[in-house]
Amino acid sequence: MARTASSSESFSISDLAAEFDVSPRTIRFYEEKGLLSPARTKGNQRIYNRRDRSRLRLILRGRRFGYRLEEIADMIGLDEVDLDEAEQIRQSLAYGGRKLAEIRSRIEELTLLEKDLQATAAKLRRRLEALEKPP
Amino acid sequence: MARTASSSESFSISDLAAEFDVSPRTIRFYEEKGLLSPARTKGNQRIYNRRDRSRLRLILRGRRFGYRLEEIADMIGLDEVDLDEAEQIRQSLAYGGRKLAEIRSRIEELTLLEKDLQATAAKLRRRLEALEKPP
DNA sequence: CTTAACATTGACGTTAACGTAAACTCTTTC
DNA sequence: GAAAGAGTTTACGTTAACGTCAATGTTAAG
Repeated sequence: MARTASSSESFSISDLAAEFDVSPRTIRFYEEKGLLSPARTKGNQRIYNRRDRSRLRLILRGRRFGYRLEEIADMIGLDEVDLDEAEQIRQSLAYGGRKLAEIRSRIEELTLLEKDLQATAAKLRRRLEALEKPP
Repeated sequence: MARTASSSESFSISDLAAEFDVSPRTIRFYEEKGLLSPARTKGNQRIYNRRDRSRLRLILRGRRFGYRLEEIADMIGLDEVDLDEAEQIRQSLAYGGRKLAEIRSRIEELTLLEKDLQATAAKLRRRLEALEKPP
């Protein structure tokens, strides 16, 4: 509803808050932690572009899987700013590679969790049948 | 190392702590929250059987995906103890069904996260190449 | 039976990730 | 241009999920 002009290019904090169903405070908090750094208007208000927006999406996605913000920061390749750029990129690549492996193993584990729950459900259904048949 | 007799049947708290790489405190904490309820020895020490053990595994699995303990409790169908058993089972089944859907969508999301990271990695690699070729 | 290693309860401490409130400034709308 | 509605910073509060003693009891090994 805000920032009507160029609305496909830039977003206010409450635009993003509404879109991703988080509070503005949450978004500011991510900035405090160095995960976002949006531009500012003359009046010092935050304006987010599409890159900021997809970074936020990535952060929230990571969070949903129990990653801590610090890990997410590493994943998207922040800090290590004191290295030369090539070395910094190599570090990020290495980190990303490890995280990719981790994510794949998480997918496997989720599949196991799914099976656990299915087994539990099956047991419950059998128990329920047993309860309903006799009476 | 402990509980040498019948070691394939029962486990001490530190057995499980070692096996799953968590602290005994963590396991006791889960019990405080009603997620576990192991038997006790005459001397009041906890003894866990295989069911307790796999429940712990389920708890830890859920935790790894950012589920809160309370949600996990719901998933494995605790509380609602004041309902008759059939209704309790139906509730658990309903809850489990919702969780299953959620888990499947999480698997999809993880796949998206995986792609995000792969795209990031690809970008970084291109950047690295550009840095290494010219000089 | 004694000692070392392990366990128990209770209580207080810690950390991450925000929530909330206050005091103020922009921006938008009428 | 004046009020209403967003946004800003600062600072303190909150909650989940444990960590960390401390004081005391239990079990296994020699």
